[in-house]
Amino acid sequence: MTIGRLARQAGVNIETIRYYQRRGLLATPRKPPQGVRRYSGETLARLRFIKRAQELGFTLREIAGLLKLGDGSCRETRAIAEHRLTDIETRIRDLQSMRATLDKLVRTCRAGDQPPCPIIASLKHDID
Amino acid sequence: MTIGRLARQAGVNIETIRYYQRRGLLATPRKPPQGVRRYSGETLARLRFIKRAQELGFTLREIAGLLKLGDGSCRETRAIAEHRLTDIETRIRDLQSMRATLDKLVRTCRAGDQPPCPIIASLKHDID
DNA sequence: TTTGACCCCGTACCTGGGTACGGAGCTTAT
DNA sequence: ATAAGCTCCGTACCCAGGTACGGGGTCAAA
Repeated sequence: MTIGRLARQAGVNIETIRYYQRRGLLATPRKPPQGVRRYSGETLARLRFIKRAQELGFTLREIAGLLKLGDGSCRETRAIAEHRLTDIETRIRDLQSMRATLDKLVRTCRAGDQPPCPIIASLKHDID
Repeated sequence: MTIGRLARQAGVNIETIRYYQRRGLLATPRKPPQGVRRYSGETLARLRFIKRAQELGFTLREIAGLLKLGDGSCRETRAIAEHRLTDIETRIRDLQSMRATLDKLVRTCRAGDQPPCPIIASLKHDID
């Protein structure tokens, strides 16, 4: 299939496919002297793999690693996933802490609803 | 004080201060014909305000809004904070869902520890 | 065979939050 | 008064993950 059809099938932009080729996530098939490049269903599967990995939070760099490893090395694949998991857990904790503070401030603000705003006050005076 | 001293006091890079000036978060004091710009403690307080707001997850655009509102409008300030809170909650939920999936995959992988890797298999076959 | 849709390729641009560089002018301590 | 160190200013670059543009080649259906 052509790149346009591949893009539609995968639900990505044509430019994204070219970008992945530049990033080394997808091979660029040979272009016949007369004609355009053709893509196989395998490339489509690879694109879907990339999308699902992105939904799990993997970066393109990590996804390139996963693709290169393939079915071969469970251990190395798991190491990548564990690293991603650790990072996600850190981000969750950071966000939860922000949420707790923000939630408290918003509640206090709603209770008073008049200057001086506790949100502003907190940002001005919080201990460093 | 000079920009270098201000940067050291606030714990930010000089270039960051200039960047904030370009973004409209900080005013650029007039430069005397002979000499360099001088900054007041008020600018330092503003910088610290920005840093604390960043720690709560606010974007620079939002922080510019908070600074413009000042103590004036509790309601508008709260609207910004509520928006940030909603966004943070969404991100937490997304990350928690990623964590759940990843954690299950990593555990399954650890249990088997041989190809075909369940992580790779999952990325290949997940329903769209 | 023509016309409209599609592909190719290089390059530039986008968001967000900065960082780096380099030459010229200014200040400060000795 | 001179050297070291600072400031100023414009511009370019960084990360990630793309998106956009424009001129030329190609393909497919009427």
